[in-house]
Amino acid sequence: MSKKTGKGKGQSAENPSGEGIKGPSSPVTINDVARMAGVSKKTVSRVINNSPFVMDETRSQVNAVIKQTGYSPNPQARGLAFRKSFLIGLIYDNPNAEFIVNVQDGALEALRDSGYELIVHPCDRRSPTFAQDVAQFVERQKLHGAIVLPPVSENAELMYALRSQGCIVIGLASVKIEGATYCAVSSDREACAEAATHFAALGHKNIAVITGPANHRSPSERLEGFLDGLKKHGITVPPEFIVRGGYTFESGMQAAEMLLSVRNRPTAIFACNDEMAAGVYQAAYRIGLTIPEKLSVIGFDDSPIALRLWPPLTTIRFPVKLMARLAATRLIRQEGQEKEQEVAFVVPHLVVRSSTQAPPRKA
Amino acid sequence: MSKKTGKGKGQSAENPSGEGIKGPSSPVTINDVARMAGVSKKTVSRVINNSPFVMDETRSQVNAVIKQTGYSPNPQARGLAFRKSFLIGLIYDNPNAEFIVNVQDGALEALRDSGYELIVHPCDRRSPTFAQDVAQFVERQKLHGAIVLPPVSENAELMYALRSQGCIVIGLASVKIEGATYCAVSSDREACAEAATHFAALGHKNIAVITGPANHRSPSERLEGFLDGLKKHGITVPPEFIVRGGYTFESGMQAAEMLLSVRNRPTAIFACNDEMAAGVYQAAYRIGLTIPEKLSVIGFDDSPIALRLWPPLTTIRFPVKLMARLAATRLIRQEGQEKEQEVAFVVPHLVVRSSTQAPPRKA
DNA sequence: ATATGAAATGACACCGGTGACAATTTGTCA
DNA sequence: TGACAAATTGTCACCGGTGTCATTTCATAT
Repeated sequence: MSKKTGKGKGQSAENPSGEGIKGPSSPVTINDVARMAGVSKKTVSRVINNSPFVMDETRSQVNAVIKQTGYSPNPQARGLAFRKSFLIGLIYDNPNAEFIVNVQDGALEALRDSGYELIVHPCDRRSPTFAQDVAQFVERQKLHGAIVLPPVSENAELMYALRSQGCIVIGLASVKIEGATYCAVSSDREACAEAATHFAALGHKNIAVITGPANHRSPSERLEGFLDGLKKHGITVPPEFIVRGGYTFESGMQAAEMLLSVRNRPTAIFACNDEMAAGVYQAAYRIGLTIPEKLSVIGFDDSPIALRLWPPLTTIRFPVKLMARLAATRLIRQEGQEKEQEVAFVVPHLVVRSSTQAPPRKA
Repeated sequence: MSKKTGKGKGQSAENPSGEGIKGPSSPVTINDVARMAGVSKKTVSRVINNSPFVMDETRSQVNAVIKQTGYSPNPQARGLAFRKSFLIGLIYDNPNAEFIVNVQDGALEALRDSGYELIVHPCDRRSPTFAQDVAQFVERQKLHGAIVLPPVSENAELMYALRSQGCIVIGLASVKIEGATYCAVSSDREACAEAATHFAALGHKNIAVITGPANHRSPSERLEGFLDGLKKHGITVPPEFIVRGGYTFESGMQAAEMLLSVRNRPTAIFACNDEMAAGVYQAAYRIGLTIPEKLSVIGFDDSPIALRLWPPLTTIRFPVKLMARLAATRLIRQEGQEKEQEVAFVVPHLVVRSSTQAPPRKA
């Protein structure tokens, strides 16, 4: 296995389709560039790293050669010397697919041409070796930084552990995250208050909420924000109108069935995510309640499903991509990383569509 | 910037949360292991790489030290010496989020503990520099392998280009992919024939199809498979009952509106993906046609939306995760990669739920 | 013209592994 | 028992960059 690695030098190049896509067949190294520019490789290195101790003339000369040859430094060699990699980890547990892909896209948008790449690492919070797995991953890869998605990001111990390995740790969440170097937080509270105001303005008084799983932080944020918002309009929600869901379609449906089966049922429901709002639609449909005539619904996330429902769901647009972009941008910022913890706030907004209107008059 | 890197040696270690998560503070190197085991580092290297030229006794001794110290070789150094990385690229364009995340999960499942990691690379086929971008990415990172998702995988030229860089190229698709080292293909044809049989068995004669975008291969595979299947039951589909969609909800809705507005409308519709099937539901709902009483629908993908629709959608389960697992497994297989192109077939199956039943009697 | 300090560059070891090949140990056969 | 091949192990250069520190260059002060 380690014997027959006789690759030889031959390009062999069986490329039936021809030379269409440029592939600098022999990777240019720093030595090549140095030779061609007539300087030492250390100077080339300086140019690459924007060292200020290079004469402008020298710099532009080297840059010319770099451009001409299409040279690009080997990340592995660079990483080895720097004792860190140019990789950014994306660590998540199970959140929904849309969320993950949006984060990936947003982050990579910001990373484009920075030389950094994104390496994904799903994990299982319930595994007994969970924290070790993640920590080992980060250590082995010598990650430059890690973007940690909720609810994993709520594990402060883990965040500290990662950070102690020299990794810049960024948490995405709806509250400030303990242990992170930086976090992009979405002000869910405010947005939910906005939803509350919307209901109040339409004239709803009988309002219910379906919250999310207890082991996430976001549901309580959203619930409290919503309740606070309602309170400002003099509306209170009775305890039996606050029911816990699991952020899944089914749980939303069950919760709604429960809520809608009482005599004096709510005329409006705020579901803490769109999945559950879809469940509410389902339950309403079965019971024969039309939306929005008999029941108004607001969701949270503005996931694709919001537009797939009928009528289109009024929901809160969660700025995933923006947060990811912020996170990634912060990661490749060269400033000192040891200051106070930094926090960036972004505020989600209500997107009014057709699932909300004034309550029925029948009262 | 390159001057003030005075990191010193200090562990500094501000870890308020304590020593909870093991973090081998000083990374063990191959030299440490060699010293502790009383052998040369080359021998340790041999053990790591499963070289057969190591005495069993020596091997177990080294392994003991490795286990004891928790040593794990530095991928960067290893990669540098091997002139390749231990990274596997995931290259995709048109993000259907579910699809991507499933591939990631499936691939990483197979990669677990292999030392390989997954690095994601979305790209834009319409960009003029598309092929170059991808090729450069692969070259720079010296990828061990790349998993290319459709429809990017249908670009043979690109596939050849990547392969010529020494990267194992794996395509996922519904047809054999030209240029790939290996491909995992889903036999969509067969599955669609199964769907056809299902409609036929229920007694439908008046059947329509909504296909997908012209620049993908899968729609034609699915269409042909379905049509062939119908033909075996003596059913043919008139040209005006075959309409092209764009694999999106809206396109499915529009297509269905068109199909359902004619006098002698179809009693059954096969949509080439679930998104469009959801669009069909929408259109039917607006027109007042109930599913499945007045209209039967079959989708393709078994995406989460299939269960979110009411009634639950009969659809074809596309074995994404399995294909990804196959792909990743093949990637870390150590065998010679230069044989004939290898192809693995997996066949999707029909999942019958509640969106299909016999056509209305009214005829 | 000479000393002097800052600016720019280069020489060389080193990051943590692997390849090529030499050296050593072991086993076998004459 | 010596010779020779096979099995095992070690030495050293090298992968492609960066850090440290020495060296060269250059402008300015004396």
